[in-house]
Amino acid sequence: MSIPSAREKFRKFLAQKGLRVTSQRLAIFDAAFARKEHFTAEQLLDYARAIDDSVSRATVYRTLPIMTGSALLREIDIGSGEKFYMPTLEQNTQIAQVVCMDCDRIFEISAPFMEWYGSTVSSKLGLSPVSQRLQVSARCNTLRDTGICPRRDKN
Amino acid sequence: MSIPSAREKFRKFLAQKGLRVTSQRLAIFDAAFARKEHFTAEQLLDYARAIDDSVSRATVYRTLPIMTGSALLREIDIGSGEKFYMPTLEQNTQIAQVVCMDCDRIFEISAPFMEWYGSTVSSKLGLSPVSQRLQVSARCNTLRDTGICPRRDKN
DNA sequence: CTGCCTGCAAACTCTTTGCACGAAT
DNA sequence: ATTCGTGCAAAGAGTTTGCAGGCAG
Repeated sequence: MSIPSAREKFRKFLAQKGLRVTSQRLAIFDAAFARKEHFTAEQLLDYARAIDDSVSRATVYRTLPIMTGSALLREIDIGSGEKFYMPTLEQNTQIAQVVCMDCDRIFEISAPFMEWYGSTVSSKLGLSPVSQRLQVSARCNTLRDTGICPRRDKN
Repeated sequence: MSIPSAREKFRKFLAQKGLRVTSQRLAIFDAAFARKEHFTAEQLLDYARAIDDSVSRATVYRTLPIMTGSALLREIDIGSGEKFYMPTLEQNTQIAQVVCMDCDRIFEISAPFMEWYGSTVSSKLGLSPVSQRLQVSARCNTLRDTGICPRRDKN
């Protein structure tokens, strides 16, 4: 399992930062890393409470920036009011999102040219790129043709 | 001036859609098209009230989707809580944003390859692209080197 | 023990909505 | 005369924060 070792990693990470290792933080971390799809803060609260029901909404919101700030979690804003999160499983920072407007699913695609692009346009403006995000909104062909989205409710 | 003719265009646009031409809608439109930089809904309310002080926040929020839905205005979400708007001055839909994290300014850059990219990755997933957004977050070199951002407070 | 971390609930920000009045067609 | 559009204020959604008590170090 990857969870126990990742948990140890998180424990060390907290100690290293001078942050306390609490049962709530561990539960939130475990909950996040057990997920294979994107999730919201509210969903993370549910998942974490299933592990440790003392976890509160406030602690989830206070723990999320700790995890995103150190790249344990990636934050994805598709402009829908709420933010999505996902465990960082690879080191590739050049990832684009394709958001299906029909099934609301977020697909992640490697986009290696983004880094080059960011540097190119930023330097023209006298700026240094920090991060790039590329998002494609799209509609499902199968749903359009058959009325059924093959991915709907799969998760 | 481009405002009077654009205003006529908006008047016709409303009539065409079966929407009523009200003083508030015209004030909001004029306010938006007098701007050269990006603005928020709240700023637009201020600008519109300077023209017609009967304009309310609710009407601004109800008018914005009318204008964005017909590409009179572009909506830009840089993931900062509030959305930004900008009059559509050109027909190019392939525009990327470079957001300066120091001066909070949004620069717009043509990104013609985005369309190709959207089609390529979408088709692999059985999806049809609807729109793309590419955003680069960057920091100001001059600010870093001299402590002064050359663009700060210019607007 | 010290003070960081917690849950709770209230506050906050941005946006949307129900309602009765008012104005465009 | 019809409706559609409006202002107001309240409601909503998502997130943040002040506080008093609790637990990690």
